[in-house]
Amino acid sequence: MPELPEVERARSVIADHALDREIVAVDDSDTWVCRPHAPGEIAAALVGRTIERACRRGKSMWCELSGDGPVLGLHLGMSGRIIVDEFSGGDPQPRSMGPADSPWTRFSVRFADGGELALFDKRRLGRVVLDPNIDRLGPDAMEISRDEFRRRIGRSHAPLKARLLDQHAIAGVGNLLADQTLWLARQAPARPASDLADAELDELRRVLRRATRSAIELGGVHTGSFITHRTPGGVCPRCQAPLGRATVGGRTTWFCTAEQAYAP
DNA sequence: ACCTATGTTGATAC
DNA sequence: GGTATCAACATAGG
Repeated sequence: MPELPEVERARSVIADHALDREIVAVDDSDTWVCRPHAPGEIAAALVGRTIERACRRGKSMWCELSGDGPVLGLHLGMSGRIIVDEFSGGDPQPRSMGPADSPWTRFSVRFADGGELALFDKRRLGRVVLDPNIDRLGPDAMEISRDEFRRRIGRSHAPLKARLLDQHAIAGVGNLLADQTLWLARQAPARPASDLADAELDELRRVLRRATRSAIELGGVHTGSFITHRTPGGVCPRCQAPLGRATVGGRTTWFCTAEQAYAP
């Protein structure tokens, strides 16, 4: 669910609404979402401080806090969303209950003014952790340079889509954004990444940035022009050829059988 | 009822 | 080392 665009919107919700508010209480009692921390550990690091900055790389977020101490890492997993007071960002599912009284609130921070920041996450695949290790992530998909894109994507024999999904290679691309991007670029998902010429890699990067920016503006990866056609019986919105479905990089993959054909 | 599917990540095995 | 597979979680739908 949340890919780079949704996470960016969640980050901006924090940056726009949660900064410089004193933290007076923290519920970190979900030991699965907050692993490996014991209950109270995250609370002890946060109470009395304020969030000074909200940052993001790929699908990982972190909040820099006032004073000396750890940063607060947040990851939305597959179904998480961030709620600050009445504002929210992340997974696009509607919220039926307020964060405090919902059984799906997995972590929450109470501010001195009575407001609240919460992680709402039905599947509990999100994470809250102090000092998250983001060094293993590749460059952010919106920040990666042309040369680095050529190197990190184009030097693997793995299927092109698997390479785009590898967060160590490039951070932020999920299953839907990958399908949207490969369709826009008319590239076959299963084609070995190393088969692409530099000019094709450059074009792929350009298309990826455009698709990502569009998804941020429109509200999420589900707004991609190709995504609504990813369904049995769907046809390519450009050429009307039937869509194909396959598993690439372990993920369900849809593609135009005419424009994204690939025969090994 | 039971089985499958799901937008992520990580640990593990080859 | 790179790549593929499965498990972790919980819900929705056929």
